[in-house]
Amino acid sequence: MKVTFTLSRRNPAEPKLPKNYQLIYDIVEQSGLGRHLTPAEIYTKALKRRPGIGFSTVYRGLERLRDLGLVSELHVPGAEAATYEPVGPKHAHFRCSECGEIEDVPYAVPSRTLKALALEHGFTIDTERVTFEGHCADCAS
Amino acid sequence: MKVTFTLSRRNPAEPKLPKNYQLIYDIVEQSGLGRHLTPAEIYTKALKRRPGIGFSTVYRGLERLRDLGLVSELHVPGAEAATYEPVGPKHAHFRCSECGEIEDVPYAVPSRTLKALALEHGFTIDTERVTFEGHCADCAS
DNA sequence: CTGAGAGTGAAAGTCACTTTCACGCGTTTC
DNA sequence: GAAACGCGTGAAAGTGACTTTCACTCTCAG
Repeated sequence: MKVTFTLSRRNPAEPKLPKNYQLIYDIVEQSGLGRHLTPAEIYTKALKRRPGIGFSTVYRGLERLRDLGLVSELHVPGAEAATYEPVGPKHAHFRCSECGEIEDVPYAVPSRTLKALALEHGFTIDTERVTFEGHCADCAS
Repeated sequence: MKVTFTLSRRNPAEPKLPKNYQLIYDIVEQSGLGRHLTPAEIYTKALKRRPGIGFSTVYRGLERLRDLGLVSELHVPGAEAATYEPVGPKHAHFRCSECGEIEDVPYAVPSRTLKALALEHGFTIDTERVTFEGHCADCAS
């Protein structure tokens, strides 16, 4: 499946992303919302499209894309590695402690609450992370 | 400072915790609510009280205490190691991205919300984790 | 006392991730 | 076009948290 890159359209001020980084971005985007890929999985997919690509390039690419805000990095306790997903609306994550599957959950701390907490404690909040753990529908049965 | 162990009072059915595990429990308890110790820090403190104690014993002890629900384990993205704190009321954590300091924040997802999410998605929620990141009062100035 | 099982410490292993470094490729500058 | 430059690249070694292994020791019920 051939996919045209939409990077320059998204951010015209940043037209030149190295092609390997575009490839990585492409892979994460194609995974779709709700999918969570580890660097190893992304590397495997990248290898198929560009044989010879190095592991370090994938790590570097993910780091860069994360800093640019083009992909989201997700650390979940219990999962052995970080996972990456396309950027999307703020949401929480649910991890099944039995099968390890990670699911998106539509929940975010109310911004009013965030403001109140920040004010009360004197800090500024840049990001919020909400993770639930339990048993998914499949494993519960 | 000599401290009497309160273990057996807390859980009379589990009167026999190995003394090294009691030591570790003691250290975490004494750190107080709001403190967050890494295994390395706990090991250092343990060494002073019981020279010769091994690293693996500390890890094993923390694991055991965590499973028994006597201490809380906390993984924070960005922090290099896990941290441990005494059990206490549910709360969220704030981590300063500049100095790495971790602070307790009195916030919990409303239980009604939890129930609603669980029902809607068909999973059961055992634990919830909320982490904020930003700049603490000291670093912001 | 005695034997089984739990606890212990040292050391080696594992694994995600980071760093280093020499090379290459494209871009810019005469 | 040719030389100079710099970012991107891949291989490989390094790092550090945690885990596993294993032989030894301690504890305690019988």
